[in-house]
Amino acid sequence: MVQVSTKNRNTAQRKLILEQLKSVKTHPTADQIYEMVRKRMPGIGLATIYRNLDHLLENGLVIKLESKGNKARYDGFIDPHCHLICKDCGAVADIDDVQKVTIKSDKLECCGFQPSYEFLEVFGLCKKCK
Amino acid sequence: MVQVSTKNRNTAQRKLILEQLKSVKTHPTADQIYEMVRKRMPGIGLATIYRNLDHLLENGLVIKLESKGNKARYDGFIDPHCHLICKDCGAVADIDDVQKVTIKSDKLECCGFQPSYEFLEVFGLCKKCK
DNA sequence: ATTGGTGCAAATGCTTTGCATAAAG
DNA sequence: CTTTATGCAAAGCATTTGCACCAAT
Repeated sequence: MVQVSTKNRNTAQRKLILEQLKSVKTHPTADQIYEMVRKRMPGIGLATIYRNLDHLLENGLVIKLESKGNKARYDGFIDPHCHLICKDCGAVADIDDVQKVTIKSDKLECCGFQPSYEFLEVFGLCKKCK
Repeated sequence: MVQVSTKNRNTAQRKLILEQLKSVKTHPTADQIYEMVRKRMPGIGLATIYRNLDHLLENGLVIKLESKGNKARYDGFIDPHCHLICKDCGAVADIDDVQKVTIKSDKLECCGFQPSYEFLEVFGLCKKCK
């Protein structure tokens, strides 16, 4: 259930941030988004990037990946999908067939835990680093 | 393959930190470990906790959980196991039957990604928060 | 007119580092 | 003795916040 805030002003900054994030297939960090956006709106502040990413996150318009103690990464592609994150090089790959993803484990069922498959992050080694 | 450093001095601090971490079944943060250890060695510094946790991590004696942008948590139970982390309350549960855990997905195979099942972290909702 | 948003700079909070001293080998 | 480890304080770094001004509705 996506809760959309009523206090929502469509500022040029917010529109541009979302637009830029949606225009790339990578998973940029806040400061990478800052650099992207700065090219089109030089006066923008980094705090505005953070505040808007938070806002977009709350409204379900972006996904936030907070993995392994590094900088958070953002994803403008919000159809449920999983991420494969390489422990070595940090590369992030998408798995789009979420509905076909399952985790099998006895303990998982017996302790009544409900996994969020939609946003599963699997760490491991990518083809290059294997 | 666990690489054990040759430059390894068995200081009282290091022994105590590992001992305390192994004595609990929780997944304490660095400052929680600091508080635990301080009771037995009041003069110890927080930096020593961090340096030793890093050292122990490199030597494969502890596991580090760096989840969802919060403080890192440490685990003295190093037999391969997975973690179920509640998105709402932050509770961490262990799954011990790692060898029986599998993730099924077409994309996973076709892109040649090798998941690290041993340290898989699954986010979702625990029984209470469901 | 309101009130939410912006830019800036300062503050925060976790973690790391530099340095002089202490202790392990 | 040599080299790693410690404790302290200071620095780093990503992110958040306070505040005065600006702009969307």
